[in-house]
Amino acid sequence: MDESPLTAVLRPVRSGNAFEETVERLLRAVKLGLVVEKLPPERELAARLGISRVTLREAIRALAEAGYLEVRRGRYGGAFVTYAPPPPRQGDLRRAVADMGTGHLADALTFRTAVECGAAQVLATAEPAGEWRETLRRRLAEVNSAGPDDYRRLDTAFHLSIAELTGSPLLAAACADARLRVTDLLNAIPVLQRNIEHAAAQHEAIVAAILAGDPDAARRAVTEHLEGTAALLRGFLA
Amino acid sequence: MDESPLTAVLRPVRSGNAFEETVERLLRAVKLGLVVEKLPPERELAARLGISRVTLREAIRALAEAGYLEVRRGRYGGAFVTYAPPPPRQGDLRRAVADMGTGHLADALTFRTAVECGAAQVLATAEPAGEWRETLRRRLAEVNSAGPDDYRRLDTAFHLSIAELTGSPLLAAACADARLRVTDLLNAIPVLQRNIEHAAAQHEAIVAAILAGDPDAARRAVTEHLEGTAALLRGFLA
DNA sequence: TCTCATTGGGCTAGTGTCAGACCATTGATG
DNA sequence: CATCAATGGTCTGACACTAGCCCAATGAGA
Repeated sequence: MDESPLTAVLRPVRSGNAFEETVERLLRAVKLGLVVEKLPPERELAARLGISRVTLREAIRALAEAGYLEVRRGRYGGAFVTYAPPPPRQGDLRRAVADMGTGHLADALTFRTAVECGAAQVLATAEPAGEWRETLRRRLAEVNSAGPDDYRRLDTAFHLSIAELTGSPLLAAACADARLRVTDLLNAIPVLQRNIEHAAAQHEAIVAAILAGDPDAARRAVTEHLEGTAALLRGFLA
Repeated sequence: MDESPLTAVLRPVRSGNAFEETVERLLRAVKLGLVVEKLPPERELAARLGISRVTLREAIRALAEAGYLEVRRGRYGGAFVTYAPPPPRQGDLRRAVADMGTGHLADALTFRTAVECGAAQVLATAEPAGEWRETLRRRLAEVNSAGPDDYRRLDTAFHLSIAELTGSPLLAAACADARLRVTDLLNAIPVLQRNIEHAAAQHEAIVAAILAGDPDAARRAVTEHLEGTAALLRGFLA
């Protein structure tokens, strides 16, 4: 165990290759279902991602060749999503875990617990002003009324909304990052009706605690929920 | 308020210029007192930061010209820190806040609260195995026995230790990032003996809750502590 | 059927960054 | 005093990335 705070500061400055990083981002946005129909125009997307259009186009081309996107020219054209999450098969999870390495798995789960609990706690102590309470209720209703097909997508939206609604872009980015790191794992386990119902009750508890302004209860509810997911993962790995 | 989770995913891929980012990192490592005597050798440091030696050298040269470092050649040479935190003056804080913008200030404080609370909570539920309990106690003792000169440095080390000891590099990096974002602000307010004593009691409470394995108490203790800092900032701004 | 705003496709010149090799300097040590 | 390991200083060729520009295709609407 490294105990020096220096290592956390003198860590890599850049995530690496801009092209690969872009591919990763776009792929995960697609797999998360955050991009349903088509990507924003290249010029706008490049600006949002802080890269040049050339680099973005390379990434899009790679994803098109891999079958995730279909690019059409002309007005009303764009990069259309051609991807439906395949039904998870036996062995997918082990492969996903092997891809990321067990050390990183624990890291990602710990990180996710910390930032999502932090976000829920912050939101629970936020001023009730604004419309965030309505938004939160709406997202909860959406995920709770979702069928197995839409479930992952709306579940993601719900979780990320909690962070977004705190109004802190940094926190939202951290939660998005945490979620992205476990996406492949979640996609590799089947969505069972039983689990959906179980999760729905926990989502209710989270929202109730946040709306009641009880940060401790919110923290516990999120912890319990994420612990359930982690247990599910461990179960499929056992 | 932006409610779409997409914005958190389609955010900039790279923090920007590698050179500027490196300057920022090194400068903050110095200001935090994490680098006391001299920087690691260029070759090692470049590897750690994931950049080329050329880029690193440009950053070091910039900091040397700004008076933060003094570079000496030959064996036993290196980039030596020549910087003592100047006593804060009236107006420094306002300037620091103006530099970062008030929106970013709220963002940074929220982010810091979330991740540090998350880290404390995680550590409170961690297995008591290993030596992390001893390390935590040691860091607490160090910061509590610190004089005004060493206080900021050891306080930083204490806070970052909590995240480090969770064993999650991602979480440690997030906490380090959060701390870095408020460093300039903290350095701009004077260190009063009263505040040190007040903070010491809160540090004790945080450690006690963590060692007792009580995540709720740990969360509350960290919240209270950080809220105290935020209040101090607001006080100096009023 | 024609127009044209919007979008992807492609090019170029210039800059940032890298990897690796080699040189220059220093000072502890024999 | 001579050695030499460790460290900063410098150079070069290559590649990644960018900004900006113009072209090509498309299809909704006049």
